[in-house]
Amino acid sequence: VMILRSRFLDARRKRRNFSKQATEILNEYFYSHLSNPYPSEEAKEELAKKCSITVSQVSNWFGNKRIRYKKNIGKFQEEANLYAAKTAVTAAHAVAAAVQNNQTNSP
Amino acid sequence: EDKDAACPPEPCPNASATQTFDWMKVKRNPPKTAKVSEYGLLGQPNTIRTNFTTKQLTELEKEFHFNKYLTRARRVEIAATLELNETQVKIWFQNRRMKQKKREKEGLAPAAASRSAK
DNA sequence: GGAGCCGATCAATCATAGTC
DNA sequence: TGACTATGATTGATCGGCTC
Repeated sequence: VMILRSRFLDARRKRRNFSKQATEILNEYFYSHLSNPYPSEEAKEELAKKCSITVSQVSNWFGNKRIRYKKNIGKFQEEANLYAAKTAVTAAHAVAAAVQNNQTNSP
Repeated sequence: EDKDAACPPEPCPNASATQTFDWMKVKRNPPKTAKVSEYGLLGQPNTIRTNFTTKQLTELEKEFHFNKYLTRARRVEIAATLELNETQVKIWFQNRRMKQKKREKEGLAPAAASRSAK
């Protein structure tokens, strides 16, 4: 069991969670693009700026989010609905939202 | 439109509001780091991620600082010395180059911000 | 007709921060 | 306080695209 735990000097120590608003922004993007949550390089840069984090961190966040989401979709259902209600982006969803809006306002 | 409020029977996979998109179904093929070199007895493709030892990483790192790119000959040599596949050595160098690039990119951008301070 | 490279990504794991 | 979970980072290896 000479498995050298050389990892004890990893740089991944001392990590800090992103701010609440940063996570909010990332989640909004993720769930409003749930059909294809793969932001372009430009989109990542924009998100990075908004969140005050690096582009790599944005990439890490999406990478982790995608994997963990599909690993256990059920666990994220609540979160998904929360953000889905908060934002609608795709044309299809925009239309659907408009329809719902009309329904509530037409006798 | 999207309201399938009723579907009691059937374990319909289409849950509620969110559906299952293609990216959620993506599955990677297991690593082909097969060690079938010797005997085809077990022939188990070793479907697990290799853990490089400190010694191996140290040597690879040393070589990388000497040369960012490997020649075929050097690769064979290193692979033999470290008991790794040529592919593993090749991949390690590719990943190492990308890592280097990432570091340079992130190591300069933040510096620019503090430059205007003085 | 491939082989190696690049860029992005996956997937497993690590190590820590946050929660109870 | 010590588990237990959530989360950011690392990394060997894959996928698709490109060059030669």
